[in-house]
Amino acid sequence: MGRGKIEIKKIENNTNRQVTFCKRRNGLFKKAYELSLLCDAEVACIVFSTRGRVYEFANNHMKSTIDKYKMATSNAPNTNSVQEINAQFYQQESKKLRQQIQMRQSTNRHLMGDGLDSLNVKELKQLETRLEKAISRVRSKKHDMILAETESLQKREIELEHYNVFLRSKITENERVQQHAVDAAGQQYNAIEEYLARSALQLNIMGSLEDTPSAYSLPINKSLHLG
Amino acid sequence: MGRGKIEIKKIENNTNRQVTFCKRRNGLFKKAYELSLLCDAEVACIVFSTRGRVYEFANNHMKSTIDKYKMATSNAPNTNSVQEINAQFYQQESKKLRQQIQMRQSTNRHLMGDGLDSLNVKELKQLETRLEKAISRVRSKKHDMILAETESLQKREIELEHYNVFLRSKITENERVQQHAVDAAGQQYNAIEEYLARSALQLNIMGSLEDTPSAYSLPINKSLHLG
DNA sequence: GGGCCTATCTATAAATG
DNA sequence: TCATTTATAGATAGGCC
Repeated sequence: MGRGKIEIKKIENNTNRQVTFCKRRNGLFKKAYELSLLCDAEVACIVFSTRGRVYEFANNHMKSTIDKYKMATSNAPNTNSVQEINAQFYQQESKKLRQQIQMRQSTNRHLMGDGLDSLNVKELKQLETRLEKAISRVRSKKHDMILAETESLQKREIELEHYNVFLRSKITENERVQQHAVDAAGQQYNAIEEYLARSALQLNIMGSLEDTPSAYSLPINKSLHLG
Repeated sequence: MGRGKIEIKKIENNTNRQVTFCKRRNGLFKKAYELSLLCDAEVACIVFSTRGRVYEFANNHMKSTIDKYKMATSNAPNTNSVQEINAQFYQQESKKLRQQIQMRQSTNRHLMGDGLDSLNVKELKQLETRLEKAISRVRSKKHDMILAETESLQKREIELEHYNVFLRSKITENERVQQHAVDAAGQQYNAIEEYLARSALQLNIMGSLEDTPSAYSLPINKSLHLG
């Protein structure tokens, strides 16, 4: 049917193929519709184009027809979909997990000293023993940590004391050096004063004295970081 | 196409409908095949006859085409099957529950005095406080229960002592009654002996003495039940 | 504009009553 | 089977993103 006879093989011309696809698809769906109506049949067609677009016909709902098809073709128990199996699995999992939580919650409450009414004296004694054990561990751990912290603080204290001693010795030395410089300056001043009454030399000497302490600051900082 | 034009409506004649169904079904599948080949398309058709028999065409595998169709049409969220939604729901639920368990487990371990390395001194102090609180509650509860038990035992002790006193008084009375009886019997014996040397009268008197204590057993049992 | 899809027209092949 | 209806090849134009 058509202007000429065609061979049933893939149409290479893109445009032609596209047009034929559109026409024949409509033709197919029309035939499907007629079949369903004339013969009181349930018909469903699914068509994917080359580019993956989907077209469909179903005189009934596609989903129900597919389900019916699956029912009809699978007497085997694989009718259950992967999703259904998943749902069942996770549903059971949730149930178990909830039970676990219930148990843990109960234990937890007992360990927190709540909900004790359901326990008898023997169970209360066991719980007490457990809590004593726990508290002793916690205390031991706390003790260790505080001890470690104390030790660390003591170490730091000793370091700081050493540093203190060092600083004091530096100050003493500085004062000594400063005294020397002042003395020397005084002597120089007296000597030079007679020759250069308007000179600013004394200022330069004061500047060099101020720089001197910074030579010690580096080792001092290092010692602090170790502490 | 045929000897005459037909209206597209259900063919009422059973045989005609059957024949047309067969012909048009084959025609549909042929068209589907040609479409798939000519246009390089993926085509699937499902046909159910009135009597529920299934016929199908698929140039590819029917299952994969259906899956692909479901994938393609499930951009809309309502396409997800109930099972799929369930699966997702329970999957998330399980995940959450597992996290909860993880947390509770951690808390639990801490309350049991395990896994303390991750805690700092402050947290350890809090934990200690919690445990102290818990243990004091447990001890209080235990104390209450032991106290209640002790009270109950003391009550029972008192009851038993009372019962004891009662029993002793009964025994004393019994002995007295018995003595009287024996005395009476002795006196009677002596008196009657002289008149009826072969009489069995003394045996009847002994029997009435044996029945006497049972009159007291009822109130005794009642007192026990109250205790 | 350009790619992609569909509609229309007509002669003819194909389906089918 | 086969006369006749129907589908559709081929060409082209229109609509949409």
